Amino acid sequence: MHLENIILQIKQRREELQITQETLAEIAEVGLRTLKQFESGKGNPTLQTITKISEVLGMELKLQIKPLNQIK
Amino acid sequence: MHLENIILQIKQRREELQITQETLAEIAEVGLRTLKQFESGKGNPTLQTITKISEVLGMELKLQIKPLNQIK
DNA sequence: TTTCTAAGTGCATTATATGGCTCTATTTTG
DNA sequence: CAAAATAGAGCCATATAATGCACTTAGAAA
Repeated sequence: MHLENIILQIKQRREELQITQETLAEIAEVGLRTLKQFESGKGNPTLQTITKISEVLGMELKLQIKPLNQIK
Repeated sequence: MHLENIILQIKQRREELQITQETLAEIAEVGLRTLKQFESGKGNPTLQTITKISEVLGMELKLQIKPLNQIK
C-alpha cells in the first residue's frame, strides 16, 4: 500500500538525521508510543500526528493528482 | 496552515468533478458526516479517511522534503 | 557473555474520530 | 418566487487513536 511508503520515508529520514524515536517524539510533541506504533506500521494515525512528525523532519504532506500512467 | 491547502484541494477537486459530498462519501466509503467535517475544516481525520477520499478523486498523498526556500 | 541502548509490544485509560440522525442554512433549479 | 438539492452543524453512541507504563526483543559495544 501507499501508506508503507510514507512510513518508510519517515523512518529513513529519521535515521538519516540520526534521531531516535524518543527524541523525535519529544520534539514533535507526540507520544513515544504513538510514534513507535506508526513506524512499526500498526496504526492509522491522524493527519495531525503525521504532520507534527513530518515537520520536525523537514518534510511535508502534499496532495497531488495521480499521474495517469500510474493506473495499476 | 498547511492542512487548509489539503482541504481546499479536496473540495476544489470534488467540485471540478461535480460530485456532491454525499456521492463522494458513498464511493469513498466514509461517513457523510466525516466528509462534511473534513471539508469544513473541523476534523483531524485519520490517514485512512484522507486516503480513501483522495483515491476516489484520483489524488494521492505524497510525503516530500520541504524545499529550503520555503522556510517562512 | 554482560551491559546498554533503541525499538517493539501488551494492557489500561483518556481523548477523539467516525458515523447516523436530525435540523438549519445556503445554493441551485424550475 | 417556491421547491429541491446540497452543505454545515448539534447530539449521541461506538470505534479507535493517542498516550503512559512496564516489559520484551534486537542489536551494538564492552
